[in-house]
Amino acid sequence: MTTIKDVAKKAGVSVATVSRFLNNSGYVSTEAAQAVTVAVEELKYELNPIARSLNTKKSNLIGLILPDITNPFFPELARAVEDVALTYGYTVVLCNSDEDPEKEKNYIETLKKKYIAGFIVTSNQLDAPHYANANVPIVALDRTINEKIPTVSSNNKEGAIMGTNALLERGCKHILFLRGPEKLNPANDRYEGFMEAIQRSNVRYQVVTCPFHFADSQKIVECILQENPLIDGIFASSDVSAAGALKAAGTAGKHVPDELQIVGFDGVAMGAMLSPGLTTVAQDVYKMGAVATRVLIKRIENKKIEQNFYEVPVKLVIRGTTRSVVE
Amino acid sequence: MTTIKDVAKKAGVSVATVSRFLNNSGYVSTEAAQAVTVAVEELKYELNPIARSLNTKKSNLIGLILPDITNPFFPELARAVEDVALTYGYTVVLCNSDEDPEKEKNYIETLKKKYIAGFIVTSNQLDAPHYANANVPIVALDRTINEKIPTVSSNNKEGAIMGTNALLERGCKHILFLRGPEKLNPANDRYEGFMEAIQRSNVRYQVVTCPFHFADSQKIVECILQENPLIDGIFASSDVSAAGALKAAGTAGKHVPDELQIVGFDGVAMGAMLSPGLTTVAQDVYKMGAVATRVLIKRIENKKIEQNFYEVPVKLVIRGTTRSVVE
DNA sequence: CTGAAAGCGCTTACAG
DNA sequence: CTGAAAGCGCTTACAG
Repeated sequence: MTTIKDVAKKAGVSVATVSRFLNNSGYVSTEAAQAVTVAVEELKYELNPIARSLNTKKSNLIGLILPDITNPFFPELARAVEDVALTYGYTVVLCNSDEDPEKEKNYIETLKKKYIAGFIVTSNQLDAPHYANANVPIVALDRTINEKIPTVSSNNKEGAIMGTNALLERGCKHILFLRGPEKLNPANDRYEGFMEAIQRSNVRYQVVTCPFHFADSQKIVECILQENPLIDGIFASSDVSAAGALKAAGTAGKHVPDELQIVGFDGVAMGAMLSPGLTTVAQDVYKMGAVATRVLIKRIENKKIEQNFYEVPVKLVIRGTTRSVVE
Repeated sequence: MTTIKDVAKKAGVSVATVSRFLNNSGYVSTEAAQAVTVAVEELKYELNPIARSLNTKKSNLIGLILPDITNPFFPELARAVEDVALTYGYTVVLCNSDEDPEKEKNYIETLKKKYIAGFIVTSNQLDAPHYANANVPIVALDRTINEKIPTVSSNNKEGAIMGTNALLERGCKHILFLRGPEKLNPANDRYEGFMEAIQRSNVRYQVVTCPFHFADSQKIVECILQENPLIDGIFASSDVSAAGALKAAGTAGKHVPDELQIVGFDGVAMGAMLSPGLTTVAQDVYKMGAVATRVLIKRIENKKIEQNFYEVPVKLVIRGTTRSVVE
């Protein structure tokens, strides 16, 4: 392994000069710079990041803390984070927290020992004070930890209004809203949006809380459909729930979209694979991840960030679980 | 930050002794050990892994190189890797390669500079010699790099035989096999299995190569179904392709499973969400990841590993795209 | 069984 | 503009 010492010797300067040149810190004469450049080139020298970290107490590792990469929402997020991290020379450490504050804390602690540069955190159970005091740059997704920590999320409320209106415009007269877990911020925002839109109409509706879980959603919807044959529209707070609803419609013998229209939320790839294809309010998950990462890197590099709250717009994707708009 | 020096001072011994004790290397008297234990406890000392790495040229980072975490096959794999890595005190760095050998090399090089402990590699375009010479522990998934590098994969051929037989036993008389990309080892193994099973029967069949891509598969199957109305069974080499086939069956007006039966391969969660639920040859992806990680850690820790090839059994999951067995 | 010392490969005041 | 030197927090021969 060739070290900074080798470079210094070859260039005929001191290691301090080489270091200064490499880090673009302090003055280096043109000749010295030239000599170092040549030496680096010839020796194919590459700086040892570990040795650097030990001094600077910084690394180029970014921790991505999420509940479970297995949840279809997260892979794309992770992908975005990694893509932009790579662009800026950072590497990402994957941390599945299972929403367990202990696991989160553990990760934060172990990674801080490695001088992690910062964290992107997606979680709903997160131990807010712990993060607030972590003393390391953080960006939160979908949940505000405090005013000082930048947050990026979808405009969930807007999206829910769009989704509700989609059903309304298509003639639904009795809408079932599948509300997500009440401790999830985004789920609550979606609920708010639904309520706002539905109450502006004079359409009947009912709300049931339902986990973001396929089989559970299916069961719940099956029951409700049996009790309420009049339901002709379902707005699910997630695509997975919507998939459960669609399956339930099948077993209940309700034709989709003729007798029952369904709208999901998320925009996960699976939606297109269903039959009929799932109409959904699609989040731009990739963009969320990308924005979060850029903001984090700005914080890491002590650059000013314009705002502390970033909202990524959501988009209605019309597929086969809804009919055409009623004029 | 409390350092080993602080501990040494408090315990009244030298840093060398503390280090020896902490690493369980070399002799340490019972008294010294006792004193160090107390000091560590009182100071809440935690070893600095970066400083250690600089000396030992080792870290507890594991690199997970995969084509794209967004592909539904990989999140579960990543999850497994992270779970067992955590158990053994390792942390995982996520690397999306897009099957690009350059990106792979880059990751290997940058992570080696960080003294990465080892790699788990899933890729099909991988630059075999580069890996073979990487001079760092590696475990490969689904592809043999060379005899010295341990490999774990599903028993794809067996699985394909099972899948084919499932269709045969259920009375299919004309089977379409959706073969995967020819440069993918697992896809070829599945093809082999199909051929072996189908040729033992006297059933008609045809094979078409088809990417592991939903919309493409749908299109291809739509065409073929039109040309060959006699096809009454489809065995797809992946669940995504199977989903495409199922969709195609819908647009072609073929009832599944009455007129057309479909079997997929992979066992991805999405399969259960389709209507009807997808019958499939399920891989135990989590197990593959777990096995790979354990083997890697053994290699890292210079423990003997029993074998260089691990095959994880596959399992037939019967759902709604197939009928009951013909007696 | 133990400690002084060198070394891992860098960065950073400091003096010049 | 530059270099000698101390230091980041550990590990590891080596001598005792």
